[in-house]
Amino acid sequence: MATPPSRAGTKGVPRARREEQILAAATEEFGSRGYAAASLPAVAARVGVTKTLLHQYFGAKQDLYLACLTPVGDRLVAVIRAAVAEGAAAPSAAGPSAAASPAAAPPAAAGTPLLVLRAIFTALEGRREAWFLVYETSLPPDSEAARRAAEYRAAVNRLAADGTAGLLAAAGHEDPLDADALNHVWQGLVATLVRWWIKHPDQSPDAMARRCARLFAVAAALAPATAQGDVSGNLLGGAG
Amino acid sequence: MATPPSRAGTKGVPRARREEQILAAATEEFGSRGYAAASLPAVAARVGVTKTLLHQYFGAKQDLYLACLTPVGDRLVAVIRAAVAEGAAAPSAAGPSAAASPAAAPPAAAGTPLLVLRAIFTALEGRREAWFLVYETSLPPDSEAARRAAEYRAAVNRLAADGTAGLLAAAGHEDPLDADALNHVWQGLVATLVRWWIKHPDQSPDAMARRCARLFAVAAALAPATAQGDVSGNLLGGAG
DNA sequence: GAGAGAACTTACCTGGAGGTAAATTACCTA
DNA sequence: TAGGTAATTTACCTCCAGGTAAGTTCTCTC
Repeated sequence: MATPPSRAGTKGVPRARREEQILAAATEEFGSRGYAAASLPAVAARVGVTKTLLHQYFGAKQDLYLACLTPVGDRLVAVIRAAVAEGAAAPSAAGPSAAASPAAAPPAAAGTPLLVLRAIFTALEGRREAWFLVYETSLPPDSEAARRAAEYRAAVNRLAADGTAGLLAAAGHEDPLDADALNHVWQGLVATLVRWWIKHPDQSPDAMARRCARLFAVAAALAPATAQGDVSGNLLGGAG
Repeated sequence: MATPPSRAGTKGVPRARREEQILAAATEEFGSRGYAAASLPAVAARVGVTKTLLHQYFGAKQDLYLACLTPVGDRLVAVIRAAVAEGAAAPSAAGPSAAASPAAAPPAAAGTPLLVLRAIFTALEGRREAWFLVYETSLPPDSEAARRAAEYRAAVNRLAADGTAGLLAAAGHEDPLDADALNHVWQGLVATLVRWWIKHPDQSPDAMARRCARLFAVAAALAPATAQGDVSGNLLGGAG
């Protein structure tokens, strides 16, 4: 017992498996705490390993982040793209003749948002925090990770822009800032729903999708009463 | 020139004024970067002062955060409460007889959300990032700051819960999880709008409020077509 | 059963952030 | 014009995260 027994040496876990574990733990850590606040020692502790191993397998913190981001971003963009395509193929399965829809822009069907949400929830199941990797803002500005994240965001933006622009056009609005804001709101809504979902781990992707449909219906019941065209001026003017 | 001239000594700025400057800079830093990622040296640099001064005036990082949070939280809660009261006093100024509203819960009027948004934008003007101080999640768990932030959130929650619960009740839903989710979505929507607003500094609070009214109208035009009661099952089933 | 290579750690260095004690300078007043 | 006080800095400490070099142990094969 003169020499304190060193804990070094392999533990029988092959590299590929370890990398998966590390990626999973890091994705959760990055997604929940954000890039800046996430710490490699914490990730290592989750896996039951030393931070040195992370560096040997993935390089610097940025590189590990990129390794987490890539599969998630690819998956999400692909899945959203597919959902949008599906929505366009089957334009509003039930009740296509709504009240005020001049049908100016056929590409984005009415049911698409819910299809997209469902696709996102399904793709995210098991790694729900992963969504936030794409929308991380505290990445080192000149890093490859930041560039890739921006690319993914741009891709999602383009997909969403079609839908939101179509909506505005159908409603008779043309303000590009409105379009940008609506796009932003839509993506923020997704993030909010995912965040709620994380706080309710027992909810299945399907249950979430159904819940969203219900909430959409409630919003629909609310909206007509409150905001019709320029009624807004009336309501808002009341406060001086 | 043997002794390098020390830059110490007063600069003629009275303490009260300095404290205001520090509070403003810290609020912006905390709000935009988050508690964990925000750094005191960065705040000090903004003000043109040393971090030591921050410590002498406000104590530790947590204390400085609390000093930033308190006025903002008080203001926001008060302003939101007032807007809700105003909305309840004048239930839907124009068009009170909407389509499907059984008028079961009179407290929350239809125009209230926009009134609340307008109040928030107005209160936030000049310190837009301040909103996020209340919703910061990376605060040290056992700190006074975390406790106060949680209290503010709870207060806003209670105010919003009335409205969202009323909406769900009016729509015939009773699921408490739905209510919680809708509440969460509403507060997330506010955060998203504020974030968009920050990226567009030229937009006045009034312009934002009007924009929100327009977007609500668009959402209203969308929603009926996509989510009517249990049409959801149809739309969602399409993907398998 | 002895290398060889894969899996892993200990020990170390660096930098930056939080935080404190003591000194330094400018302003105000008697 | 001297001294007290307010405003501010310099110098320092500690801790922790990122990152690297070199070693240590296991396992697999010939």
